[in-house]
Amino acid sequence: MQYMRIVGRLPDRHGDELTARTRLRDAALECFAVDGFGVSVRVIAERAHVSPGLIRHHFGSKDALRGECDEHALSTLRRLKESALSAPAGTFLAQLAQVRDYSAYVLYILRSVRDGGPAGRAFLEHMIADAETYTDSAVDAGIVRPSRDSRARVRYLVMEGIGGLIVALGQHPKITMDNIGEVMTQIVAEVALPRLELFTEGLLTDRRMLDEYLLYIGDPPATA
Amino acid sequence: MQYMRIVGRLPDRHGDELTARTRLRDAALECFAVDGFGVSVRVIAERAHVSPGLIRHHFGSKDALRGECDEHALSTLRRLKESALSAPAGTFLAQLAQVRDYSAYVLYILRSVRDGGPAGRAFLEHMIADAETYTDSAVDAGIVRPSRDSRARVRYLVMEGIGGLIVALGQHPKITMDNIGEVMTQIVAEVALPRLELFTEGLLTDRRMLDEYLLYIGDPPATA
DNA sequence: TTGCATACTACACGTACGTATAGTCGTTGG
DNA sequence: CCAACGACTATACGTACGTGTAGTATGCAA
Repeated sequence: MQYMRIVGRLPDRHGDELTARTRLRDAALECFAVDGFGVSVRVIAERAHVSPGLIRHHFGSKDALRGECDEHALSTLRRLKESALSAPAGTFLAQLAQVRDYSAYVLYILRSVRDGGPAGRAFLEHMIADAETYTDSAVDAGIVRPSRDSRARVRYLVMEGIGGLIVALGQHPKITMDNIGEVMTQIVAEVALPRLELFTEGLLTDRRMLDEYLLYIGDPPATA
Repeated sequence: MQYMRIVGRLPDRHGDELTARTRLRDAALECFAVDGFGVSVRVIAERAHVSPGLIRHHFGSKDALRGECDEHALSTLRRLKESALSAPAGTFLAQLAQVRDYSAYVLYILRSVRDGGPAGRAFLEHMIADAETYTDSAVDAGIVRPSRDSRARVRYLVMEGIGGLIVALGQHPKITMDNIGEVMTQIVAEVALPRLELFTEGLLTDRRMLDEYLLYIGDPPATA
């Protein structure tokens, strides 16, 4: 393949959004998000309209490029959560996917969590910490019931919510940045009723199993 | 690498468990389960103590080998569920992982669901259908509350349960067939209290959100 | 005993990957 | 004006992969 050198541009426009380096990082983030981390550097370079060698020039290696994508996605997630009012993690990602500008980040984060490893853990911990403050204030406001172990509960809720999202997305034949919004909407719609039912009325008709378990483990860790 | 030809064996011991073909399939299943479907045929062959070419001879291609693993895992899952009393899908897999003979199958199934695609869908649908009969009888027995949409509920519960398991497993550094049992035990222990709490008491303090949603979608589909 | 099908290995082929290297072009500082 | 530097490309290198091919050994039927 032949690459057209773009002439006449300043080599280093730091304030600009169009440096080849940024384009490369954004292209990588999208490729990783949609095609997985096995995607080749040649495909990434092609999407950014540069030669594959430029990846090495700017980032040193494919792994380093992925590292920059991780950082960028995490800082973007942080920034978005600061500016927006908090919402439960899964719901938040689903909402975020509606905003076309952020589809790639949502997919990238879900991909990272799906594949496990340090990056996925970082995203998860961030979402859990975030949901924790949200849940705490909801408990204070009397909307959500207090838990015997609120940290364990929020971990459980986030991990199952994100996990369910990942599994549901994996069942859709071809997720792209164009259809991720509607697919997410559909998934959220499908779980809305069961989730609200479960959150409002529970699942079991009596307390026997819970009480037996509480007896079995001894006194629960406060916050009764 | 040099392979020792095993001489003096009958070429086709149909009743036997030690034909190279079966050994290859079992080795593939374990490799796929632990290392993912990207594992090379050379690694698989090495684990079965045969040459890589034998995979092509017996199965034709790597994809076909994976197909046989899918079939074998699904039929094994079916057989196990027939002989055992049913239990909710996630819990069932966690229990099954304790039995060392079946660790590979559990990992393989979770891996398939994680990676999406037809095989993962097949496993999922099987577990959902199974959980459905279990839930129905639990409702009849008065243990579980009826739902406004019991099919949607069981899909929701299975997909979130399996998804949560996948995400939790992904956070553990190195899952092998040796430690999968204890890791599963730990995960199940961590979610036990939050899950029982949620299933028994729900999460929300009042019915407002649910009632608003029911009003919003119009009459719920029977089974009120 | 001969001949053939089967199980199996050794080796080669083509491809795709990440990366390394050499070189070109354009800008900039002195 | 020129030397040095950074951005960028072209191309080559080494490796690992799935697969194809040729060949050998073995059991069995005729």
